[in-house]
Amino acid sequence: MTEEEFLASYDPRAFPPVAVTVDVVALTIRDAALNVLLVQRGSPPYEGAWALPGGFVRPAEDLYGAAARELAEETGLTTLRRVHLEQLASYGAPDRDPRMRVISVAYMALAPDLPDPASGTDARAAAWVPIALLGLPEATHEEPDRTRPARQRPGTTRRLAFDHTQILFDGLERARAKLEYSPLATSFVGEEFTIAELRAVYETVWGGTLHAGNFHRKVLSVPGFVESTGTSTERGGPRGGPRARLYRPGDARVLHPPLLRPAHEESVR
Amino acid sequence: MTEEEFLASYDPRAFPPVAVTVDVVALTIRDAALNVLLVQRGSPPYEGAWALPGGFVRPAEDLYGAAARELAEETGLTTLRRVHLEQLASYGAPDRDPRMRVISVAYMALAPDLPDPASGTDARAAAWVPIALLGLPEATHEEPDRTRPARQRPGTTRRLAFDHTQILFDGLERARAKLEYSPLATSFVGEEFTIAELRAVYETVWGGTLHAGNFHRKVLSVPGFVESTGTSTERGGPRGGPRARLYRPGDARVLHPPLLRPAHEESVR
DNA sequence: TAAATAGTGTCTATCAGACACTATGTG
DNA sequence: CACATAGTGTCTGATAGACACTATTTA
Repeated sequence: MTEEEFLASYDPRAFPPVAVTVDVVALTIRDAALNVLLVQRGSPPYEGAWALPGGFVRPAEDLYGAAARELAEETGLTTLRRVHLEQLASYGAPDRDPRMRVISVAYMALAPDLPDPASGTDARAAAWVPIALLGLPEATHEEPDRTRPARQRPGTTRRLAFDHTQILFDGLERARAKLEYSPLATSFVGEEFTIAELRAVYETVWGGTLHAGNFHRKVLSVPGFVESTGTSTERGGPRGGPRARLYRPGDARVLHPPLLRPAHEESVR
Repeated sequence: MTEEEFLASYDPRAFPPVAVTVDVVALTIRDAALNVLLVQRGSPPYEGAWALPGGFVRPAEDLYGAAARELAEETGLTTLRRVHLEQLASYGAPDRDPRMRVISVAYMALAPDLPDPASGTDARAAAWVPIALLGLPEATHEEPDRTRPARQRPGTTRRLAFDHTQILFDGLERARAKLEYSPLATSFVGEEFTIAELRAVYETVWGGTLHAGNFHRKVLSVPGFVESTGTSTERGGPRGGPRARLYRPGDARVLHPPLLRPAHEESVR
């Protein structure tokens, strides 16, 4: 029997059962800190442990729809307008779930400051958690190495259920990278925003501070990044300063030229 | 019954069966053209149609391993050394496979010029196919929009089985983008290569021509991109010219600064 | 010899980042 | 008033790209 004959005769229904889930790395900025939406598991395995919100993909539901549904359920939002949701990666180590074979398709969500999640009437809790509390490895300025299975990668702690620490890490790195060449920073702020608010997003997600004057000029010089509303804030800053002009997201989907993260020469190799 | 109680009681084993497959977008350069590995289907659905190589993920096999196995089976290679293989994205529209619910985890492989695939003894054919023959949409200089299901995106033809045209398109765009900021171009050439060979990779994948002198200086100025072997080619070019120095891949995993594609201002929005 | 190519030198327009400064607001 | 911030001007070092040129090899 050749390999091909074997495959042709392979009946997927005869497989041991496989389940497909979606897990969502939902990020928002609260109190000048990057937060991730976590839920506390109410049943084994990992009972009591915190995990990313997620669940099984239902029949006749596509992957994006499943992620959007899970996110809406946990945040209590009925509409996900102004929430950016994109596929991140899939995770399928054979033993990542002790119950059975589970392949998880992870999504990343970026949202403006949302209310506390409605933890509902059942035992599970849900909360926005500052990522600094999770003790993740530092930002690498590199994309995740997706050539090898996740569990063989170094530097990962395991504080969340399943392999969710790894998924969260990958989501954070994706968010940090996408701020460079996409206008996604506007997903973290309101419908109208000042350049200083946008700068605060970059500083929070990347860590560190950016030069206010240069950032201002740079943002306005990228075609289609932001678009003036013609209005200004009602008041100046809480500690003084002129009133700032307000902007809306522009129509660019890619930033040219990009806003590159400050020097990271040493982290390159 | 609340949503949460419903979920908690949900037994995944009671689901309609779900299958998980891997599909591989394997790219190589042959005769100065970008080629993709395709197989001709020998059984319904889409019998006789061309498709990406792929198959079901087996028990106790991780996703990367499944992709590597499928690639090795189709190329007839026992070792995948010098082949770059990374996860691309997952595709799960409910009706993407008429037989049953199938979620596919796609991988992208980049390889130096490989021999013709061993199409084996059975009915299926396998071949390297120049992508220019497939009539795909033009390069967009944008990353694929992963926020929405694939089939809602415009500009996709449907020449391959299932949604494989979309997967191929996404793989091509990933490859084009990664040449900018990663040293993956070296995956397309031999263990030792000249700068001109590397330039040919960029020109083939991106389309168009690059300035030879500036490209040469730029490549050598990126730390860790290439590393001199100290040797040169045995002969000059077929139509004259001095012998070229030979290089190996360096130890950089990210290119700083990146090699950006020539001006694409108009395609930004 | 003629032609092609590897590799280097040089000039210029552009840009990122540092620094400075003014205007406008708060307490 | 003291101080903070929005927004702009300006300078400098680095760089991408255009162009030119030399050296080397093949037919």
